[in-house]
Amino acid sequence: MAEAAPRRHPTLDEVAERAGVSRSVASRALNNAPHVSRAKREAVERAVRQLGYVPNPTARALATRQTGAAALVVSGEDPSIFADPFFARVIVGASAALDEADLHLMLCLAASDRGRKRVEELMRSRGADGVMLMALREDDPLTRMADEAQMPVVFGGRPVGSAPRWYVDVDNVGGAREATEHLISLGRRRVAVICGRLDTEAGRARYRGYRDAMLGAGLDPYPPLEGDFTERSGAAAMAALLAGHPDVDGVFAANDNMAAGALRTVREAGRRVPADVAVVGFDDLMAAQIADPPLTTVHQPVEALGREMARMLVALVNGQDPTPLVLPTRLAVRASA
Amino acid sequence: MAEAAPRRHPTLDEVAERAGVSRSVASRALNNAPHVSRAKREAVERAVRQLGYVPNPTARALATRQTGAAALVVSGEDPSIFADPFFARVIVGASAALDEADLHLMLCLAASDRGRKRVEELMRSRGADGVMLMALREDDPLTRMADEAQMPVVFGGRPVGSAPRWYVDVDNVGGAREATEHLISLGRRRVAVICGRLDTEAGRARYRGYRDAMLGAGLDPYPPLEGDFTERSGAAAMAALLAGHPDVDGVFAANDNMAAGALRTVREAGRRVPADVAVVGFDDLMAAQIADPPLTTVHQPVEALGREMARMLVALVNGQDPTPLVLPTRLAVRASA
DNA sequence: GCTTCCAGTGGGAGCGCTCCCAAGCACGCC
DNA sequence: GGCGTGCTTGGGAGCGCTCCCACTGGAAGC
Repeated sequence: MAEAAPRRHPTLDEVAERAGVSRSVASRALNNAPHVSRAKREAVERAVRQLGYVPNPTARALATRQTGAAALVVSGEDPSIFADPFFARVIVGASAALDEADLHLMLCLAASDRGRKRVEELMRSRGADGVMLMALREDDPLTRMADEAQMPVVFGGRPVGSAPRWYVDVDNVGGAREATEHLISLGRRRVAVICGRLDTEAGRARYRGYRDAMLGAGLDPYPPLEGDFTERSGAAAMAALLAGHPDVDGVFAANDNMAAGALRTVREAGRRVPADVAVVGFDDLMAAQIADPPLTTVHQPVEALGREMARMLVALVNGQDPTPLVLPTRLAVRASA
Repeated sequence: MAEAAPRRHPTLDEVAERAGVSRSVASRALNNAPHVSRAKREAVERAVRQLGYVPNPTARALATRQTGAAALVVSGEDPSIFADPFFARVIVGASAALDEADLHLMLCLAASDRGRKRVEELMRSRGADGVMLMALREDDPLTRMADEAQMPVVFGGRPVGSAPRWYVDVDNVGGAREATEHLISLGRRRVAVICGRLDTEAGRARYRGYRDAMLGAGLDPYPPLEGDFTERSGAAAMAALLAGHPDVDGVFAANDNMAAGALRTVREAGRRVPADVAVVGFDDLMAAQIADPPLTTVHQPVEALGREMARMLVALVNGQDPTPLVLPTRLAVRASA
């Protein structure tokens, strides 16, 4: 039984011809649509197999006006912030959820002007069925583009200031509050804070949480000491802190990288963690476990964030109207506090 | 001057009509093709602006038989291996290079059978213009799919055993050799190795490099002690090593995560790094700098790997025939050795 | 003055699929 | 026995773009 020669690219018409049916019937059979007799359905399946037919997604997209792809856009001047494992985990979650809906994942790193222009084009041209937007800053041009997008947009984390129609976020305020309360419950009274960038909503919200906890315990919050989420900036901030407030006995850092930097500075200054200074971070990515001592930190459900963004987007693409989501955090207590 | 009402989605025909030209001319003007008079070109540009026209990429794709997208496929049972910052850096590099060629990046995490099936469909259906394949294991089903792909395929790292027609790799053997030689040059004579998974080419090649260096120096190589590239497996391997060979004075670990694990075990066993045991890693990602002490490690140009893969793919898509590439590594000497 | 040439132009045929619709046909019902 | 009724079926019109090709007229060549 000679299989048909693997011709370059059979079309649906050829399948139909071979199966002895019309293109319409072949199409219906392929899509498991009703109104196809058992016999013809099987004939089509046979022809598909013999010809090694694979539908052309582009043609299908043109006809259905659905691309079968969703885009994840990560904003940020410096593309290397993307190297943060945070995004990798988001992607893992989003990818899994999109797989379930048979959507492909397009990844756009909107770093340069060129990159942003391409994202804008994508959003205006229906080059995808929907977009997930992350890491927007204050006055990020992507915010405007999102308004004019010709497709559903889901935000990952709220942009500074405004809450968009659809978003998935992590409870930054609650997490920061819990972290700070943990330090206080350990008997620390001079608990300082190393903030993330205050032009991001996450940076602001985490400072708010810290502040709430301090005020709630009748303590004086320290003024925001701003880092940029890197290990280096955390180390620098900690050095400034030790210089200005030598009696500090607790530090809440707005992410693990900065906490790791703080750890290093404390160590180099000859003080012990947690005996002299207790440190709590935020994220609970790999860095927290590698750190010495292992970092007590606010665990945020990063893969879930990606997954829920994707699910929300799928819902929107299917014409539903999901509600925004704020995912809970929880404190992972380790040695540093 | 009333801007045209922002209709839902103007087509090229409407642009042509408004500009008073035929669709052909409008198309040519849009694509900067020749044979368009200056006047008509400007008329088209004006119409585009007034209508807010954006070309439909799907229609264009159907007509040109080019999707305008390239896929990066990452193989691996456990999707969380993708959380390794390694891939993030590859993506940064690839994304930048694809941007230059105006290609979009599709990301496929081929973890489940379902995911692999989707990748196969993508490759057989011309759902992308080309594919970059990474992290293949021995007998990885993706290898076969790649053979049958209807589009160019570039490998990132060679698959076990065979060298494909087009690939970009890092000089794993040379890097591992250099790392080991560094340890030997420090006077270490009992230099052990913690390998990566030996069902990956990188794992094997790095062991080969270690072995070469040892033999070259007239030393007995240790048998391969296999880890799986995780911090935990590195710690466990180091524990086994200390138990079986208490006199070991140098360790080459096939990646930084495992080296970090080894560091932890050595520290917990009350020995000093590098005084008692010197450790060298491989990768030079973030972990190497956070480690305590900072890790001497083989720096591999990860972003360049992604960039070169993408460039090679672009060349292939453009009908050229590029040659495989092996990128050099260099030793980053820090405190651990 | 008459070819020759070519930039400029628009008509029209696809690209490969979906989906609406009218037609065909075997039932079963009154 | 006439006439719905409902399942199958295939024709054909798109989806929005590219690109081949035939046609025009004015500049250049002899």
